[in-house]
This record gives sequence, C-alpha cells and structure tokens, in this order.
Amino acid sequence: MTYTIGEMSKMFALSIPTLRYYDKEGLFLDLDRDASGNRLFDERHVEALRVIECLKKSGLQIKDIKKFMELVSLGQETVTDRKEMFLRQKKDIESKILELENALDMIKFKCWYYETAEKLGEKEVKAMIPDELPREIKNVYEKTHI
Amino acid sequence: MTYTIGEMSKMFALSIPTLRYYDKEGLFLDLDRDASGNRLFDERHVEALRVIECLKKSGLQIKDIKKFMELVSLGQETVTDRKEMFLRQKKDIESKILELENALDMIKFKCWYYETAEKLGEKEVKAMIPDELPREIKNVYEKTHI
DNA sequence: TCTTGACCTAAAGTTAGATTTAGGTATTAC
DNA sequence: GTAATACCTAAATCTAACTTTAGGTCAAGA
Repeated sequence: MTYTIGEMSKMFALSIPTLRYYDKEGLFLDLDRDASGNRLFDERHVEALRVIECLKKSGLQIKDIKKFMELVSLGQETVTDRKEMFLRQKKDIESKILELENALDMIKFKCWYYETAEKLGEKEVKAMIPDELPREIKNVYEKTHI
Repeated sequence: MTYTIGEMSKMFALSIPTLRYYDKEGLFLDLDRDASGNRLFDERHVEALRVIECLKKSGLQIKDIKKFMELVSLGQETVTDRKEMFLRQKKDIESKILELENALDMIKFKCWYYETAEKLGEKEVKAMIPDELPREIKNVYEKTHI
C-alpha cells in the first residue's frame, strides 16, 4: 500500500511543500518514486512522520531529526544511540511539561486577578496582593512570584 | 527601587540586546531613563517580564504580547478584554500540555522499543508489535497509533 | 588623564522552518 | 484535443526572534 504526497498531506494536515521540504532535508528514508517521478510513501513513512511530529513537538530541530534518521539507516549497531536519544528526549519533554505547568499557574492567577478586577476594580485587587488572596490563589501566586 | 538593564538581564537570564529588543517592540510600559539615557526598570517591569516569559512559553508572539500591554495601558475599561485573553491563553496552554503528553507517550514507546531491541534485536521487537507488547507498552502504543 | 565598564543607537545579519513563485510533466475527463 | 488535476524542481522570499556590528556617551578608579 502506497500513498501520494497529497494523501500524506491530508493524513497529517501538513502542506505538500512542507512534506517536500522534509524530504529535501533528508527526513524520509527509502522514499521511492513512480515512473513519472512522483513520491511513493508507504507505512514506514507514515510511522516516520508520526515520530517526526512527536520529536518536533518535543523541541527537536529538523537537522537533529535527520541525524536520528541517519542512525536508523545504519541498522542494528546504532540501536543504543537511538535509545539514548529517546531517553534524552523523554527528559526534555518532561521538563517542558513542568515549565508549561508553571506558566499555567501564572495564567490562573491572572485569570483570577482580572475576574476580581471586573467586580471590584483593579485598584482593589492590587490591594489584596499578597496577603488577602483566597487560599487557592495565594498558592499559585506564591509559586510564580519568587 | 530601580534596576539597570544589566541587573534585569541577570535576573531573568535574558541577554541585554534581547531586553532592548523587547523595549523597542513596545513590551515595557512607562520605561523611564536616567539623566544619561539609561533605562530605569522597576517592580512593574519585573512583573511585566514574568508575564512576558510566561506568555511566550504559552506560545504567544511578541506582537500579541504588545497588544496586551497596550490594553494594560488603557486602564480599567480593558479589564474584560485582558481577562478574556488570559482565559484563551489558559485553554491554549492546557491543550499544549495535552499535546506534549501525547508526544511523551510515543517517546515512552520508543524508549521501550530500543531497550528491548538492545536485548533481542530490532527484528524481534518488530515482531512483537502490536499483539505481544507488554500491557503497559501496548497502552501507550495504542494511544499513539490511530 | 586615561582606561575600564556599563550603558546607548541604528542598522545589518542570522537562523529555522517554511512558503511562494515560476515553469514544467503526466494522467484522466470531457 | 484540450482542460483540469496532481504531481515535479529550483530558487527566491518570508517571518519571528534575536544577535551582531559599528560607533558613541558617561562616570568611576588608578
């Protein structure tokens, strides 16, 4: 079963030029062409693209994803390198999640701040900081302010 | 209490040119200068920078952060707009966290895959997919494959 | 006095990740 | 036979967010 670039584009909601660009950057291994030169993607490329999307989300650059693909193409002897790359990426993404959770705390504080400012006015909310905050809000406030 | 650009730079681990760039882009309200033209930051700018860092993490562009700062400068009448911006940002960051958690599932699968491939060889691991995976791994595999 | 360090500006350069443009081929539908 | 559709390439352009460069001011210390 093979897929055209248009089918891949729909499957992953990525533009056709983006897929060509990924190909040019060396992200697809063993990407064959049909008689007229059109790319023929298959299940391996579908899986590759799943991994690419996930590595991109976790903050890896395209050139580093390419390096990973090169390791894949070298076969069994690079299994340990690849494992180590994913272990690094795991740590990386875990710390990204923590960072976002901190940002979320600040945002929750600001949501409370503006909801209260709508009712009482900004001056009054400011006067509540930091001692007269509701317990819940005091918590997130302290997490985000030293 | 005021701070020089160098002090702010250390406080937030941002380069001095970056702080000047943020200033040029209009991210700092009421940023005064001393007699020789040096920027004089104060507590308001410290708090602004905390918010800027957090909005940047949550994916907002500098021009949108600027728009928010413009709302702040318009005072009480924009409180509702600002509240709505933070509510949107809250949703946004929550979905970013979910996305990262999905990516993490894929990465956990790949960590298992390569750990097992180290022991048994890649061919053997591939043969275990999808029916003979350990329960835990089958779980994350299924979450990331259709 | 002079030099060191911290600041300033405007403008050019950089990088990643695409997107756009311009021109061309191959297949199918009418 | 021609028009629409889906693909192709190479090269130029774009955007965001900085960073670098080049040249200058100002105050303190040796």
